[in-house]
Amino acid sequence: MKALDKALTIKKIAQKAGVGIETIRFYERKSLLNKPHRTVSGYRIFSEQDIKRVRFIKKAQELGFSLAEIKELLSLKNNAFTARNDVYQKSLHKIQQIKEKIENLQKIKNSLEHLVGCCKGEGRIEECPIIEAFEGDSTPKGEES
Amino acid sequence: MKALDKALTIKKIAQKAGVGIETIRFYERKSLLNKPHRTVSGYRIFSEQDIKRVRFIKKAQELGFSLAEIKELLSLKNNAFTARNDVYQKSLHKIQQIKEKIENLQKIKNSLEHLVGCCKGEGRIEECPIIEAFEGDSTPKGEES
DNA sequence: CTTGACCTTATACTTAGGTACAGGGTTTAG
DNA sequence: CTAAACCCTGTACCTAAGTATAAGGTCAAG
Repeated sequence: MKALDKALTIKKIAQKAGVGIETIRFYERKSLLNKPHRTVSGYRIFSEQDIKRVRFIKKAQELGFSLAEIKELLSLKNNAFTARNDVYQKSLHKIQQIKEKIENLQKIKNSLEHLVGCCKGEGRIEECPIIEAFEGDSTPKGEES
Repeated sequence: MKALDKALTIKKIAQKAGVGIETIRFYERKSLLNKPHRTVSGYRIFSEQDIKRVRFIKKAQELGFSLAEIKELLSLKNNAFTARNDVYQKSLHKIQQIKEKIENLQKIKNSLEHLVGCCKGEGRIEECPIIEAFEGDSTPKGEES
């Protein structure tokens, strides 16, 4: 009766999702994962969806979303049945945020590519301003002392 | 002799960069900012470049870079004079990382836009899988029990 | 029927990135 | 010449996101 061989136990989901066992339990505590089914003896049993969810969390984290934000992202989907308009507004907002992230990454990328050009001897290094990537973005006023 | 009025003291740089005073001192401790000049009495005096640098740090953080990574990004520029080839390799690597971030953000954005489409009544919500944004990305093998 | 690899909870520790005092010195307006 | 508004160092504290450990229960193999 080796039922656990087929079941997605905590170690297996952790491996498949590329995280540690403790991380899975931690996500459950933080309600980033639904409470998993349990065997009679109390072992957690996960689903394939859970694997996807953990992978999503890790990816989103790499993109600068906090666990709180990721929870929100995930709840956009979960609440969709009941709160359509709310989801709509929140989604638009998230989309805007993401667009800005993409634009800013593009700026850093551009200045790095410029830097690489300089390294290949195509210009003076002093003119490779990674720092200036966001120039003019949020300058309040009265700069240039 | 109100010399400090013109000088960029810690409070002023913090305000201009949109962070707290303690954050500036913290960045200095962590060598993310160069050691600033000091007045005779020990007050820190910053430069316009320092403002840009702090803003850069904050933006890069929002994009999912850790302070350690940001330090690296910044040092790409700083070391450029002495270690051209190293900078070149590291920059290429960073560019690759950033490209991946952009692609992943694009995926999340696409699935959110899909979700929004669903909210406008253009489809079934069950078919709006934010979680599936990265489907097929890093699936090891032998999935689909 | 025990051994080892798994699982459980609960609690404590760690690291990153700040944030907040405490105790004291400096500057400048009144 | 004193009070408010700054600045200093040093230390302690905080939250997020894990990571580790202790003390014990379960399961499958030999």
